[in-house]
This record gives sequence, C-alpha cells and structure tokens, in this order.
Amino acid sequence: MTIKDIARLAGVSVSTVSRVLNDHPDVSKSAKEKVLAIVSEYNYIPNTSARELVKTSSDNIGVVVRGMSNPFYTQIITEIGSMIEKAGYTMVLQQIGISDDEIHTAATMERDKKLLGLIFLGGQLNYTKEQVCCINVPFVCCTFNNQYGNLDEEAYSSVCIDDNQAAYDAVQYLYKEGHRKIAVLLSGPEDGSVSQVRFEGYVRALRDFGIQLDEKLIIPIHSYNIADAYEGMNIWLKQGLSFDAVFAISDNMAMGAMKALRENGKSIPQDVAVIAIDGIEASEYMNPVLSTLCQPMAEMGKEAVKQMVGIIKGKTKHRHILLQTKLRTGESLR
Amino acid sequence: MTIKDIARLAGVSVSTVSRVLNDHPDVSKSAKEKVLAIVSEYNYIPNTSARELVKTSSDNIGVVVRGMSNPFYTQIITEIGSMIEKAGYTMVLQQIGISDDEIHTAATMERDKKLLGLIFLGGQLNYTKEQVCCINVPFVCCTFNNQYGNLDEEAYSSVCIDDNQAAYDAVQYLYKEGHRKIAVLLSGPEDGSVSQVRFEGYVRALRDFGIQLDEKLIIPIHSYNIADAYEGMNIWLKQGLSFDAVFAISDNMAMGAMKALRENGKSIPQDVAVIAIDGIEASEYMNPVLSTLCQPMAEMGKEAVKQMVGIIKGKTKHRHILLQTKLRTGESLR
DNA sequence: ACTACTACTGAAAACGTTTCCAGTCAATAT
DNA sequence: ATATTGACTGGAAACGTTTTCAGTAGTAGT
Repeated sequence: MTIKDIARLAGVSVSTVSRVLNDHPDVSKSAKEKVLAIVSEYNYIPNTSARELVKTSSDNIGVVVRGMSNPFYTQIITEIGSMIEKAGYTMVLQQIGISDDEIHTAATMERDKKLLGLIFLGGQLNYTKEQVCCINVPFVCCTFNNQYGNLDEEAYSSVCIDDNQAAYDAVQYLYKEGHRKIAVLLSGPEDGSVSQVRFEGYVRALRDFGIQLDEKLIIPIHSYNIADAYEGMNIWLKQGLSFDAVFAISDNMAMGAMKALRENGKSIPQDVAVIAIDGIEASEYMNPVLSTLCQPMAEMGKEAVKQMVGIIKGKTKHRHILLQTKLRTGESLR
Repeated sequence: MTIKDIARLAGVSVSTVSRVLNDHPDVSKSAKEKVLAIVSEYNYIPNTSARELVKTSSDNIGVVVRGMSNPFYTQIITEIGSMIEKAGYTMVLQQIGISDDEIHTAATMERDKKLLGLIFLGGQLNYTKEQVCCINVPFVCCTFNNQYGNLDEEAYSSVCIDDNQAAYDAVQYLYKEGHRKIAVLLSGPEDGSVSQVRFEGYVRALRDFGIQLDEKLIIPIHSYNIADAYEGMNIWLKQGLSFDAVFAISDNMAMGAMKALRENGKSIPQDVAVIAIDGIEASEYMNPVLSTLCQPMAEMGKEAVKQMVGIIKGKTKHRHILLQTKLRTGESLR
C-alpha cells in the first residue's frame, strides 16, 4: 500500500495525496476528504524512508546517555521520552559506555539518523569548542552546566542545577548540625564530570566555614555504581579515621556507603550523618531515609524537550536554565 | 557526499561502491581497496533512508516496554541495548503508558520503523492469537510466560522465570521459617499481568501447606510504584490485622511496604518477615537487606537478544527459555 | 582456435515519497 | 469580451541507495 494506491483509489494524483498528508494549504476540501477516507480505510502509513530520503531530515530527536542503568538518568529519560512523543517527534536513544566518545557518537547519529536535535545526559564538562562544532543540530545538555566555561553559550542549551552550589548547601547543612569532620564520597575519575564540580562545592564550603580540607577524608570511587561505593567505603572505613559526617556526591554513592557504615557498626545519624545530592526514588525508601538535595528530574526532562522543540521550530534561541534543588530532610541527618 | 561521489573519486561505478559497502563477494581486491580508501578519507556514511527504501527493511530491533521508570526493566533494557548494538543492529525503544495498547503500538512500529524484530518487556499475559498475528516479525517476550496458554508457542519466543513457581518458593521459605499468617502484596489490576501469576503461586503454596487463604491478607496495589505500595501498606496496616510475614510480588512493592512497616513500629524480621521477587540493585541496599528471589536480569536481556538474532538470521526457531531465580538471603528473613 | 567458464564491472530500473513547475478552470477586474 | 488573478491539480524530476541484467576480459579446457 503506497501513496500511488491511495491516489488511484481516491481518484486523485499522487501529488494531491502527498499534499493532504502534509497539511498543505492548497488542496480542496473535497479532495482532502476523499483522500483521508481512503487513508483511514486502508490504514495507510507513509513510508518513512522515502519521506526522509527526499526531505533529508526526519522527526528524530537523539538522546545520548552515558550509562543508562543509573536510576537518576532513567527517571529523566522517561520524562524526555514521553515529552518528545507528545510533541510529535521520535526519541532515538543511544546509551554509550564509560569509555566511548560521546561527541563522536553524537556526530555519527546526527548524520545516520538525520536528527533534528540532540539531547545529552550526563556528559563530561571538558568539551572544547571544536568538539561541539561537530554537532550541527540544536543541542541541549541535561545535567551539564559548562562550569569551566569551555563552551560558547550560544552553541547549546542546558538544563541543570547549580552543582557547585548544591554541594555547598549540603555541606552547609552538615556544618549547621555541628559536623566538622566531613568526609566526601566522590565518583568518577576527576575529568570534569559532575562529581568534580560537586567536589569543588565541598571544598569551597569547607573554606568558607573555616574547616581545613583533610585529604584523608576524601573517598574516591572510580565509578557511579552503588556496589563500588559500598566496597570503597568498606575499605576506607578499615583505616579507622575519625569523622562525623559524609557528604556523598550522589544518592547512589550514599546508598552504598550507608550499607557499609551500618555493617561497620556506625549508626546513622547518631555516629555519622549522611547527606547527598540527586533524590532518586529508591533513596527515599532507605532506612534511615536519605537526606538529599533533590533535583527536579521530571522538570529537567520536560524543560530539555521544551527547549529543544522551541529551537527546532525556530521560535527560541539557545538558553541556559538553572533549576533549584530542594532539600529532602530524611533521617540520615539529625 | 553520496555514493556517486565516492564512485567518481575512486574511479569505479556506483554499483561497485555499493557492493564494497555491502560485502558482496564479486568485487576485486583492488577495487575494494580504492573504494574503502576514499570512504574512510571522506568519512562517508551511507544514507540509511535510501538504503531502507530499496531494501524495504532496516537493521532496527524494536523494544516495547510498559513503564520504563521501573528499575527492574531498565536493568534488562541496558543489557538488551548493548547486546543489540554488539550484534550490529539498532535498538528502537518505545515506552508505552499503562493504558496504551502494546500490540497496536508494536504493529505500527513494525511498519513505521521497518523492524527486523520485536522484543516485549513486561507485557500482559492475556493476548489472543489474533492479536499476536498483527506482529509479522520475529517476536521475543521478556518476563512473559504464556501462563494461560493463549498463544501459539511457535509464534514467539520467550525468556523468563517461572513466576508461579518463584512465588511458590518464596512462600515456602516463609513457611519453613514458621510463618503462617502470610500477607501478599500484589500490584496491577488483575488482568493477566505477572503480578497475577505470582499471586497464583502464592495461593498454590498456601493450599499445599494447608494454610487457609485469608482474603484480608491480600493487599492490592493498583500500580507497580514504590510510593503506591508504601501508601497502600500504610492504609492496610491501620486495620490492625494480625500477620507475621509479607510476600511482595516485586521488590518495588516490598521496598514501599518495608518503610510503612517500619513507620508503624513493626520490626523486620522480628515482627514481620519480608520476601519478594526480582532482585533489583536498590533492594540490596535496604536496611534490612531485602530477601528476594533474584531474576537474572542481565542474562535475560542477553538471551532475548540472542534468540532474536538467531531467528532473524534464520538459524534458530522460536524457543521458550525458562531461567532460574536465585534466593538472595537478606536480613528481612530470619 | 574455439568454447566454456569465471571473475568482475557498469548501466539502469526500482524503491515511495516530496516538490517544483506548468497548467486548468472558474471567478473577478478591466 | 478579454485579461488577470487565485485556487487547485497532476506530471515528472529528484532524493541515494540496491540489485538485476547484460556485458567484458581473462583463463582454462578441448
């Protein structure tokens, strides 16, 4: 069943059918009705390849995410997916491994899938201008805030929280509760990831509050996985260092750490207070409930797509949206 | 940059270039080298639309999932995604809402995306043969086991656990620990979902162990969300019924319930033992650690794709794979 | 020297759309 | 009555591939 068949059955030309299907203005009411009747009668669906071939574009919006197993991202992606669909586009999701080059992946996708736009989730922060120049479609970054100012602000949009400030706030909460020996649990190699920015917020807070940065209280985990945080924390605890609070740069890290703390006889929050950033669903069901600075994940997804659609339609320019985190006071904080 | 340009630059015909790119045998070594040199020099990527148009097929494998926010599914999808990629295909992920018709979605996708195959995650169990006939490509169901025998076994593949038996086993563990008043936390409307099958396993176990089924101990949650389980359990607990164990049909349900139990002064496992099915990552970091029958999620994803690829390549027929669950003894069980 | 075969090649048709262009027809303006 | 406009229409080219088909050149067999 092709457009030709429809044309024949409706007694009009192929061009007319095409016009009807593309909502062109120059088509008579009667022709339109005839065509639509046949189309729905035979449940005709236009051939996407043929359409894309001649239009040299699709209705695809690419979403690139590094490590989809992280629930923080899936919560956002779920929202992005339904928003994209609602806007009449198609989401093309590409997950990449820890060592893959996301810019290269993106550039390939852009051509291969004829993307209208590209959304990045959880990218690194150390792109150069030249790298981003490879991307020739509207480009929106979620959870990425150009902290180091590498990028031309006009070249992309972003939707994120102020990671540095969120970390600062988290440490401040601990400080106000009287904690002074605050360990920090960070993840990822220090390559410009969100983890690094949050760590800098931690350092800034310590300095502001007159606390000496203690290298021994830095607990580096070389991934974003709960299991690795658990294991890393366990090993670190064996050193028997004195501390009274943990700031985890993500809920995942905190969840792993809490189990390790518990197994090492530390009660939370009596012996050690714990605070984190993210606000994933599971962390609310921990015991004790994790205190964390929640990111508005649904809103982030929604905003990202809204930005994207605005730019695709030429209605808006690239913008940078900073959303607010909100403290969820759990039981891991006195 | 089209195939014509490559042909011109390499001094061969368009046909030859096409043959090189498609690994046809009938092409000379010298021609092949010339073409490949130009291709890589100009970083040429063939136009997918044009290719799909003439071949009337793509390299897309569709994945349809109901509710992607459930971490149980995301863990499987992550695996499916990387396996599909590794096999040289492309994953096209479609999430659908609770009320969407997955068969209709699938059929549309099949045509629209020219799918080579379709993988279902978390489908209902009450399909009819006629419904499934709409799907004309290799069809693999993950976490669906044709419990009620509606479907022609030759018409699709499946990769799943024996849900009825897993539930039976869970109840048996509780029974062996001496529990007799076993509440069950189930989710979803009773429409043939996995929840229903597990519930039937619960009923069967009770019967086998000579325990009278008590309607009052059935706690229905009308979703698969943690939050709803928490709320539902909270309300149910207000009735003050006597019980000494909870069998939750999924980790999500258990996680919600555990928080409610805790807030109502019930200690786990002293007052109430809890067991579930799934084995999602977060449930291992609960306090107490949830005891649950773990599904081999990575293996399920891997098997599903393996099946799919085998069928696409015409090497294998539809098969039904039953994987084993494995008890993770946590602290929620004495 | 002829045939038969093999290995390779290129021309051209086809895939199903969109869109440009030229054209028809009726209505309106002159 | 004729020219001008406007609304609508259909023909045909174009998009970038794959694949069929016919063909050439070289080699081996007789």
